[in-house]
Amino acid sequence: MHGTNGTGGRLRGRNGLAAAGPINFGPLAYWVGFNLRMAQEAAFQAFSRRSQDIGESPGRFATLTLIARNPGISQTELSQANGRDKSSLTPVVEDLVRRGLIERKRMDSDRRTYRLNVTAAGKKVLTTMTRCARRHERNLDQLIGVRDRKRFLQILKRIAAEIE
Amino acid sequence: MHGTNGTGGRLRGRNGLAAAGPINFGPLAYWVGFNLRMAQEAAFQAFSRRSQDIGESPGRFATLTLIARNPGISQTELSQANGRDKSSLTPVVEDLVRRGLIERKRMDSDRRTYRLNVTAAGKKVLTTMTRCARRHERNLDQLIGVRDRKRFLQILKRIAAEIE
DNA sequence: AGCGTATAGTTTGGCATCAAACTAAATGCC
DNA sequence: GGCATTTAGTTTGATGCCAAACTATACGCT
Repeated sequence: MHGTNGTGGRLRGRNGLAAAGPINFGPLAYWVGFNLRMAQEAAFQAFSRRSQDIGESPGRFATLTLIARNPGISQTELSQANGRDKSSLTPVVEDLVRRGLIERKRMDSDRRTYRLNVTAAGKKVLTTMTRCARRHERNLDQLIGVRDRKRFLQILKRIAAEIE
Repeated sequence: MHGTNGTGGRLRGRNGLAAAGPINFGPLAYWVGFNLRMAQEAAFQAFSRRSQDIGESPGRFATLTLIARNPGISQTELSQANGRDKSSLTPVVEDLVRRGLIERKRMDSDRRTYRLNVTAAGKKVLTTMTRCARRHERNLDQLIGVRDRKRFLQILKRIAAEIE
């Protein structure tokens, strides 16, 4: 029963005040979904702070990397690779084009789709962003430990790919 | 170099079309932050679908559990335990009160803070929700494997708690 | 008691996201 | 060629979240 205390789960002073003591997480403590969310958001917050230092939005990072690694990628392919809806991508692409970090050309063979490419300026920004991300990753690595890192990543990928 | 092909990272047909082939994730493939996000969102989506079946919002779940396990908890304590800003909690609490799942009373000793408690109706809903969450967890467990589950959870908790 | 500071919760404004409706172009079928 | 269907991207509307400003209460210091 996770060590209850006869008051329904929480220490109380004699006037019925909830004690400031530790929270009882109940089943949340050992459920993966909850802890996955907490870890992801903590990591994201940490990365956000770092991103601010270089004046970039964390969301731009994966997007720019994927375009750089897959020259000529379309917006739909990109949104899928990035795990976001294609409609979310519209303003992001607009912003990146406006700032001259990527270029977008209509395809000749199919005039509905665009092909995205990183410009020279974009590559420069990406280098800075990558350095920043590497620092973040080193930080995470320390928490995980080299020993478990590979297995940990494998499990994450498995969840992302295979959950019903 | 992750097996590039001399065209900047991506296979192309003879007319410069980006091939429909697999995406090159570059460094994202082995970075924890990216995979953590992808896994979390996949898991959340899966849980969302399940939640719909029982007609509940996934966000209500942790909230209700925490109130049930910590009777008399304040909104600020709750928002911290749940990893959300206290302002996000206002509409959630309103909704839960409106639907009669929790009750909220001003504290006598400090008339700024509320004390939250789950009602009988709320406990009933929570039971249903918990069953639903358990099915979700069983699913995740299968992907992770009993062998690694404990270690995996530990790492998630460590990231949530200790990332600068 | 009185005043400045801290705290609990709400309000407001902005952002990222998704889903569904929409537009334009391509494809398939007759 | 013509019409229905599919596909790429955009627009629109709703949601959930955060951060900052705000209100009301409490606390601490003198």
